[in-house]
Amino acid sequence: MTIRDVALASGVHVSTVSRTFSAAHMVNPETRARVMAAANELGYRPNRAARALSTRRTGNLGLIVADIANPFFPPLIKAAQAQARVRDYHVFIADTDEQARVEEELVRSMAKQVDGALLVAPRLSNRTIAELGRDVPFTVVNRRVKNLPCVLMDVASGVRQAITHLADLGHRDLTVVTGPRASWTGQELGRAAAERAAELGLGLHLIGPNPPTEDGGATAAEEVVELGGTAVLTHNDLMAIGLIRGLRHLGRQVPRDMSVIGVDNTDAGRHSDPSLTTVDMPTSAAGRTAIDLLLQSVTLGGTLGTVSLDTGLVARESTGPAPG
Amino acid sequence: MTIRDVALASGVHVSTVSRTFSAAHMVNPETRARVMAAANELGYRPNRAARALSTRRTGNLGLIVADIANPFFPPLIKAAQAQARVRDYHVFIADTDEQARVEEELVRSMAKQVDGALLVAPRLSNRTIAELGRDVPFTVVNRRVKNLPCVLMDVASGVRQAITHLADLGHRDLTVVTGPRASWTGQELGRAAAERAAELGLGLHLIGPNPPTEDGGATAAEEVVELGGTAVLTHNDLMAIGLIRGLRHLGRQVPRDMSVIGVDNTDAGRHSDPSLTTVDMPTSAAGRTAIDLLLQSVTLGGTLGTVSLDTGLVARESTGPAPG
DNA sequence: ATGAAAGCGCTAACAA
DNA sequence: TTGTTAGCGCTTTCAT
Repeated sequence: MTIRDVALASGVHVSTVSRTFSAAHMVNPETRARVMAAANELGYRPNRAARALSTRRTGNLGLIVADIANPFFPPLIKAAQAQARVRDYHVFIADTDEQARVEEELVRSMAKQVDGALLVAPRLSNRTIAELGRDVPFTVVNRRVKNLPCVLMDVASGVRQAITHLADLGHRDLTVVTGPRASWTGQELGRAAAERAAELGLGLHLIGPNPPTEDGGATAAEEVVELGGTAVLTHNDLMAIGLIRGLRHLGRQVPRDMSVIGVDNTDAGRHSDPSLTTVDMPTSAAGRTAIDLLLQSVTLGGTLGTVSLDTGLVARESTGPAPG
Repeated sequence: MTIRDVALASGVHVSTVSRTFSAAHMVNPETRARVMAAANELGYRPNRAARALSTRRTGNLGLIVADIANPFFPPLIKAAQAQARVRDYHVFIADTDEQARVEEELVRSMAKQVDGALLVAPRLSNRTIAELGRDVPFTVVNRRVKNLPCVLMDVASGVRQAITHLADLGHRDLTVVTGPRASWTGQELGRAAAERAAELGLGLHLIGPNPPTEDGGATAAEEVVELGGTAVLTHNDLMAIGLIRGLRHLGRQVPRDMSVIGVDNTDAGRHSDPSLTTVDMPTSAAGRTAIDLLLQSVTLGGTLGTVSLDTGLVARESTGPAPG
């Protein structure tokens, strides 16, 4: 079924058919009706690839993410996809397996096929991102890149609340278990924690980088104990859960001997035992907003600056009064 | 950067450039080297949309799923995406929000843009799927559709183990909390449970359909208690977790007063309190296999029958001896 | 082994 | 408002 078939069936020229689908207002209502009737009859649908060839707009977006199976991302992906659908865009989703090289290759191989791409928590350097950004409009989530629209989850606000929460509970000596070095969120987290700890006159140690996995958290348990603090903030919930497990193996109970706070507010943290005190990230909002920003920059051609979304603290069972 | 630029730069005709990229063996090694050099120099990449127009093969696949944020799906999506990448395919991912209509519309709107699509746990009727399958090669995951390649997770094997496990613990009266009516897995689950219960001479009640969510499980708690059984099998982990919460509100402890088994073996179940006994689904393998099947049917044009993957039981804390 | 030319399905000036 | 025509970037006969 092509535009020609519809043209034939409705007794008009192909360009008229084309117009009824891409600029309906430019065609006589009666003709339009006839064309639509024929199109429906034949089950015609415009071929987006062909359209892309002449318009240079594909109607597709790319969404590149470090790890689809990391429970932090699915709500974001879902929201982004839904928002894109509202605007009649299709979205390619690709998983980089946390590898910068894969990420770059993915962007390159998608570049020609999309009108823009969302880079979620990228592992690439800002320099590379800026460079690739000359080929494809980007929007970046969870990283600040100059001259690119960014959606930031302001982890700092939540982290400050977390540190305050710990101080209120009497903790004076904290440990931060960081994630991958390339993670912007991770850096922000470390920075905000250090700053707030200093303000409150608390001691603070950093451990890392570590893989952002449950095992990564478990492995850090030993060092956490050695450092002697009474409370820990980890890069994400998964690591917090792993850490709690690791601590248990070393004979430490949470929150009795040690308080633990995660980041992400995932299901796993909500259901774990003890349930996890965690920094809540506005992932769905971020996905939606990022698509909006991306489409604005695609259609309007400009860069729309940075949107920062607040984070909060969800206090549950994994934090308690400092021991002793 | 188009094929013309490369042709110009390397002093050959466009068709020769085309051949070096799509049928390298048809071009003189020396010429090929010259062309490749020029292409690399210019950073040329074939435009897949243009290629699609003449070859009628897009190099894209669709992956349609009921709910990206349902923790059951991300590992499957990840595996599918990775496998597609290995074969140099890009993947559109779309979320139907559990709605059959959305699913159909999504398939239709993608049809022209993909070489094939994966329907994961579809909510559409077999008839509609078969009908749509005439436009696009499909592979279906978690549903058996005649004449279409299917990847089934044989939930029956795991469910039989689950029922046996409960019987071994002394339970004689079971309840099954089902999910959405359109779910193939759900029907299989009900069937297998009933069959195995009959074999073992156990009583069995069905409750449903219910939304496959935590709240769906919580809501079912009251009816579960009324029915008077001592063990429950739910459609998925999320519902099991919700059910346990609901039971707790009604003053029932798990597993002391009631044993609960979920399905999916998700993170949430692993970390919940009590940790969940659950039927483990081979989701990653299913994703990988489904892509393989799909690509075979795309490239070879045939239907490759059905692959069934075994499921197992993971016994944890939410099941225990029957009370009394 | 390479070049020439037609065409994939659609859009976008330009004419009428 | 509608028809005409020339491509978009690539592949694929058919010649050479």
